[in-house]
Amino acid sequence: MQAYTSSRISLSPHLAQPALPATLGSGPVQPISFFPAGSEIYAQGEKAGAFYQVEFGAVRIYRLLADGRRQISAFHLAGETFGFEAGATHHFFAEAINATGVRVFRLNAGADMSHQLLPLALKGLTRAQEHLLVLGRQNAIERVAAFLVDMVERQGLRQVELPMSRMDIGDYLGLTIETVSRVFTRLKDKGVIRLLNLRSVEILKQDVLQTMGE
Amino acid sequence: MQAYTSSRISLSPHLAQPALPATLGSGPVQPISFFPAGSEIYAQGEKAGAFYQVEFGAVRIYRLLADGRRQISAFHLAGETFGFEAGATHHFFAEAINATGVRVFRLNAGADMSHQLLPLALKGLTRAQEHLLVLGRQNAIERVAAFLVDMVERQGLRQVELPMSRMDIGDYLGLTIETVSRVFTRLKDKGVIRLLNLRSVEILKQDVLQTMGE
DNA sequence: CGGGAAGTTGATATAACTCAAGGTAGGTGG
DNA sequence: CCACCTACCTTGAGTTATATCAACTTCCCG
Repeated sequence: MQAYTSSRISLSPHLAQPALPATLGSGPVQPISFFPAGSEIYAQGEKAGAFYQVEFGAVRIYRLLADGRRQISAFHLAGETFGFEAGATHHFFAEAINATGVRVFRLNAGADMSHQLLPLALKGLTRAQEHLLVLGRQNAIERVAAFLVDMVERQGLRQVELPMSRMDIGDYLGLTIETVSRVFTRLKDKGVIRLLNLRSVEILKQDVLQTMGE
Repeated sequence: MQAYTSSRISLSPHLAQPALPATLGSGPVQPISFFPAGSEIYAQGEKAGAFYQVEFGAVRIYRLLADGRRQISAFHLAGETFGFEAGATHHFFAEAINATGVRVFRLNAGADMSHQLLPLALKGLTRAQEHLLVLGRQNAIERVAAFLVDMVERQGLRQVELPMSRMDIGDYLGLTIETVSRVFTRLKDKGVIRLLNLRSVEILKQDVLQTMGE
């Protein structure tokens, strides 16, 4: 994990997400570690023992099969936390999708942070289980719809920024990039979304999307 | 949640799984609630506020889509715990697969159980994320192999008891019952497994299964 | 022993994948 | 500042794994 650590990088002024609960922010303020696009934050098998809060940018959490197939289990945007795991080692990889700043909170052996971490773990658990429904039982258009609705809800705007590539979206939804691309085109032709550019989608009919995604 | 509560039902003598950490077993012993096959333990939307330990039998946790499609996110066997959730209401259904006994631990507002619950939540999170890889990126035979390997590891025996139907297995793996059935046949023909009866599988080549399942 | 649910097997349909070619856009260096 | 270059994305044609529909079989359980 090679990070460019700096406590002097200025905070992104357009942090959309709420800050951590006050209890986590107390004490000395954590410095921000900077990760360039595509760089690794931690790897499967590495020693765990910290958790992370995204200050700006975006992070993907994933696993690999022996032959290179990849499943992204989660994306984390500004304001969100990740990295706490069962046991002493990481079961997943975490990578910066693009230039990303992260606050690292080390779990020192003494302090008991379970009270703060439990709600975060439970929220992650619910998220993962809801994602299971999408991957197990929904078709391509429903998967993309569910993904877009999720992004709208997390960003709180009708114009959604997608920090990740089509490949990332495919690996998150269990689809190929071609299928993701075709579904975007179909949604565009139906007038449900508008593609401002490759990484920016305007949601025109959120109700339709919502219905598709469940 | 209509349970036949009884503190007098004798514990199943063949509990394969380890008991809860001592800290959870301290204090007055919880009575066992009995649920007949197919009965509901809790429903989506119900008030949460307890967690559950399986004493005997098996439980399925699932969600439904509007049109009835079902995704089982987890099975819980004797010794395992479930039911803790983010927020005040359940996001999932829990049902007894067959005659099942459960200890219910109510979370009284005063006591802070986060220390005990965090490891359980994290384990569940890891499990769910690993299941995401199976549903997102593995084919039918790999999914069934992963499922069987998981059952072998949880039961600790080469002869695996499957308390659930083919339908349950399908809804857990994101497959139809026909596909599950065909894969069982293929594995049988390859000499990887032997079907003692519908609910009992002998694992003949665990290494082969293991390799398939990842 | 009979009946019904659960499971298996077969034939066909289809959604998504694969392979391939072309297009677009963003970034770099001349 | 423009043109090129390369990544990324889109679109098309053909293939394939799994779903669907249907018939048959087996296993329990009463």
